[in-house]
Amino acid sequence: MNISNREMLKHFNIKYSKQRDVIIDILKSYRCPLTAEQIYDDCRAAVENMSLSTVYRILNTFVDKGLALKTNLDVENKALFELNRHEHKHHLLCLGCSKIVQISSCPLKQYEKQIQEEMGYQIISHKLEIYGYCPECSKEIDNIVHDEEAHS
Amino acid sequence: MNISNREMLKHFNIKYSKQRDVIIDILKSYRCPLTAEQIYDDCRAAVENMSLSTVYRILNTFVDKGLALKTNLDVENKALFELNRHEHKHHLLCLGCSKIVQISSCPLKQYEKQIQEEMGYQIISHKLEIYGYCPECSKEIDNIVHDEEAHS
DNA sequence: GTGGGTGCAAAGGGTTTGCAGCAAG
DNA sequence: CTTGCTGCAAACCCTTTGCACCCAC
Repeated sequence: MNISNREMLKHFNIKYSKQRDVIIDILKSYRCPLTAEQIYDDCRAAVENMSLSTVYRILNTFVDKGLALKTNLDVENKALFELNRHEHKHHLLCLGCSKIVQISSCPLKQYEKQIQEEMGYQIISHKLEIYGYCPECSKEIDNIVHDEEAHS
Repeated sequence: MNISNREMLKHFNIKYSKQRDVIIDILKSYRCPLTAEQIYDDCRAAVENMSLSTVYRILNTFVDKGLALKTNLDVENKALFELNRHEHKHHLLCLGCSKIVQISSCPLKQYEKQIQEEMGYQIISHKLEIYGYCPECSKEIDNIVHDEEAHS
């Protein structure tokens, strides 16, 4: 990502502002989707008096213009935002520590074709979330189980 | 589904009430997930003075006890509720008419195993939504396209 | 200078909660 | 009789909106 924020905004036909600049910086610096609140918190370190509604307005503009993506995951009832890196991907969510990880492999191309034929639908897209325990949390669970066995 | 609502409540360890009875009736009678509001509307036909908060409270109880399922789909920012019929399934959503259809086939067992091995995660569940146009809406879109061709 | 972006506060939509009264066992 | 469910209204959280002001071009 060597393009300047100004160029990026111009490319997506969005006017420049300091606030937009800062939000692009924040989105660039994270590898995972963020809530508006998290972005807002980071903003306030950079811009005095930045308002949460501005964050929402900017994020919505970015999503409309295709610069950012908005995701609603089942576990949180807040929207998550991230830079649109034009990758098809899915999310792997840890039920223990709530960590969200990207998965880039996708097993669904063939399945979409099948649904298309079976159901007569014209398939446009899909969304897949996978829930489980990350290696660290899996380990902790193992430890608890072993403790319980030792005490019984 | 030949079990009475009373038996069903007892089985899930939930006390009987007229309101709970009515909501089970409603959930039984629909084949697709419903919003609290839709359930509420149906309730009011059956119970005088039924309150929306009661609907939410009952639905949350049902979900906690395993009698019902709650789904948050990307398109609506409302929760959807349905009877827990103990089927593994996914949803196919029409981008034209917002119709939601169940799919019972699932292509992900093998994929989950793969993720488990590659990422070291212990996979518990997944959620898949497929977006597209139903046969009727696809047809309408075709018509519009043909109209445009005819006029050009 | 002008159009559009911003801060602030207030409103919006879905959902939850506190409390007094009521119903089920 | 007692427990806990209900109705109502108010609160809650996330998100959007109205308006006056200000900034980028």
